[in-house]
Amino acid sequence: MTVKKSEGKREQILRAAEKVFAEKGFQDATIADIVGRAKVSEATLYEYYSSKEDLLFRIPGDLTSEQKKEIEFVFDHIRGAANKMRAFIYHNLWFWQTHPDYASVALVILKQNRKFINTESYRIIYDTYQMMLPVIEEGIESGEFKAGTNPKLVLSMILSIIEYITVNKILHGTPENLLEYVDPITDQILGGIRA
Amino acid sequence: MTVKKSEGKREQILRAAEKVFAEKGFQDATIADIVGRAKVSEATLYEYYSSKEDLLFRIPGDLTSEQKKEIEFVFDHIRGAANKMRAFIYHNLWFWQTHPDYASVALVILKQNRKFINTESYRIIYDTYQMMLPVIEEGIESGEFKAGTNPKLVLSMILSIIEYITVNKILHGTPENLLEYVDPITDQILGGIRA
Amino acid sequence: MTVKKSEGKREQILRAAEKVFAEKGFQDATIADIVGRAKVSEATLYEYYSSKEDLLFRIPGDLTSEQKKEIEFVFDHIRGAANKMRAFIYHNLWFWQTHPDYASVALVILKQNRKFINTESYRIIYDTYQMMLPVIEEGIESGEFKAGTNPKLVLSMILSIIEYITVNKILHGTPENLLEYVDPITDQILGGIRA
Amino acid sequence: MTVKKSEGKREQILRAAEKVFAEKGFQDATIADIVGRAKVSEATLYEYYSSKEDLLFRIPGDLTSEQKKEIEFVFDHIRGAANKMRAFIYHNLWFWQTHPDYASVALVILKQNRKFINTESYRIIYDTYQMMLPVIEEGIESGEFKAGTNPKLVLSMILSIIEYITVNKILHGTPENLLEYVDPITDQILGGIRA
DNA sequence: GATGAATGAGAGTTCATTCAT
DNA sequence: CATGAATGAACTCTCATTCAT
Repeated sequence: MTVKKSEGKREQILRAAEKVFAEKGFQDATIADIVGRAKVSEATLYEYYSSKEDLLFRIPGDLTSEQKKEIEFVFDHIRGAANKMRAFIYHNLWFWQTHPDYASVALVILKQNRKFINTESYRIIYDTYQMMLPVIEEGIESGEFKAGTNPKLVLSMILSIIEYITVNKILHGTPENLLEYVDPITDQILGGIRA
Repeated sequence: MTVKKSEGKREQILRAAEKVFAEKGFQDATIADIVGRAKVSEATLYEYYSSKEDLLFRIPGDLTSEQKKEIEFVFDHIRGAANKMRAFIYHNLWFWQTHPDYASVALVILKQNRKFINTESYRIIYDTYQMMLPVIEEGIESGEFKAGTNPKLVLSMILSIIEYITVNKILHGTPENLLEYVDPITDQILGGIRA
Repeated sequence: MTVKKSEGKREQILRAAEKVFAEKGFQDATIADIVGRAKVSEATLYEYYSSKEDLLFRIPGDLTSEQKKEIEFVFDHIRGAANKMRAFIYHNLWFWQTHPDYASVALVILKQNRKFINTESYRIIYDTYQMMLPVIEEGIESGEFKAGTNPKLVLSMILSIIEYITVNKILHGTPENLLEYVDPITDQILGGIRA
Repeated sequence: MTVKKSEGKREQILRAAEKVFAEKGFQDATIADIVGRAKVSEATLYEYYSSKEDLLFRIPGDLTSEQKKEIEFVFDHIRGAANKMRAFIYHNLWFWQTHPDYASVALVILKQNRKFINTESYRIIYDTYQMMLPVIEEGIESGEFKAGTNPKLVLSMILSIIEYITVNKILHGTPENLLEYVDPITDQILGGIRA
């Protein structure tokens, strides 16, 4: 597997873009800002990325599949739907908390970009989230969760509250530790569905 | 009741802006787009609004205080914390569903505008949402809800799932009826807190 | 002699324009500024004056011929070229000092307007200044001034220093009394030409 | 000696701006006029200068300190206050005559720009002019000039007449040779102060 | 005579992108 | 492989002027 050009420089540009997009938003971030932070020339940036939007869409990169693998790993090693749900919530909050720039880009910028929905990255993220659905279904089958539970709605509620508190932290700059929410959220969700 | 200039034209411009902002986002929307839709000249737009951002911030306008009054009215005429919560969820989903352009502007554009947070409109919206807190607290006191319930978290979960499904509908253009979610959401939330 | 429209309003607009032009310069002054100060509508302004430039050129108005008459009167009642010169310098400094807005307009704005040179007002001002020339010539003939004195240069020096200190006062906002310069200037000029 | 970007182009733009400002004045000159004359694009102009006003303020550039050095050189090599004064007048008239566009910009546009007063260029010009003061004072002390001579007034008269005839030539486009005024002006000034 | 309302025409400025070296 | 330099295309906003009433 050969790679052209310097992968170091490619990564350097991507990390600079992530930072700048996170700080200023997509439109207010300029190519000049990004190359300034990446210490390369504007022309060089265009050697690696075909456009500003291309750069944006490549930010999720390998993180998405890594996250998918991690969730898969966790689900493989934990028993019980409720436990898996708690782990899922934990993992997501931990992930956003430890990747604040990426969180800004993913949850604020990419979230509302209609073109992003057609990218591979989006599909992987989507698939990752969908992995919760069979977990909930199995919980229902096993009797751990109430019959009548709507798995999609429960997943939506989990994802929405995770996003909500993450974005709130980003936008308002509060210093709170998101992991403190793991148990309250999990318990509240479970409270509504536990058999 | 005297009005300066043509209130009709003022409103016409505002509705055009709402539509265009909803379709393209704030940055991608141009003044040319807005005046094209409003059938006025660019200069005329600036007779009524001092800048593109001014136009954006005036979109919530009276809707916010109307919404607040409606929620107050509802809370005054309904007994029981759980019933009030269901009505709150209903009212909000109904409101976003019947004002889809405003929903786009409010939930996608204004949501992440740091300057908007300092406007009167934001304060009213914030106050409206906060009206749920005493309802939950009273529910706890009356024994209708479990002791140990965290009112703020419950409110966050309500607001987050409402936003989540509204924004999803907007961004993915799905034709679903948001009101179908009123009972599932309410029941799921209540399930976690009902005594 | 009939006049159309209200002469009061015409004058009101002109005085407002003089003030605004003096404060902001021609380009930075807006019609909105002027009608705001004059308490009339923009359309009304255009009933009286055909354009912003027309308004500017009409500011000198009757002041120029009044000034001419006053200089003529002074020259008729004073004997001696040196005395007339001192009176001329006095009168000009006094005039600019007592008409600071007009001074700004005339010496800063109109001075450098190539079109103004072709107006009647400019001709009257020019004629007024030229009235000093025969005075100097008579001074030479009568032996009061040195033979070989260049009347035009002397007049230029008089006018230039008057303008110079007037404009300096205007631009730098110094509170000095221009009349204190009458004797020093006159004596310095005379020193170079007195026989 | 390294230079960023093409100094040739930077100078080319500056000379075009000088010409256009001289011909039309600051406000009537457009960026389009300037780039048209400089044969570069508007965007290129903004690569070199941050704004139209920046461009204006950079026109004096090195000329001001060169002029100062030249006056210093002249004062160092000429003996006698009267001789120095004549040289000062000569040098200034020669300078404006040989730099007519700069004269327009400096004496008509920059002269009345309040912000320009706070620039380094203004300070240098001011200092250059102030160099005449000690010359006059020394003339008084040595007995070459009359006791009681007011150095500041004399300098004002020198500067004012130089400006006056220079600006008159610029605005009226007369073809006269300004150097013909050196002796008449010097003699007239000296006439009023020579002991 | 007076004006509220509307606008055409243009201004200065920005920035993602490209090309010659 | 890297980049300095250049720009086309757009943007928001301004304002003198006009017209219908």
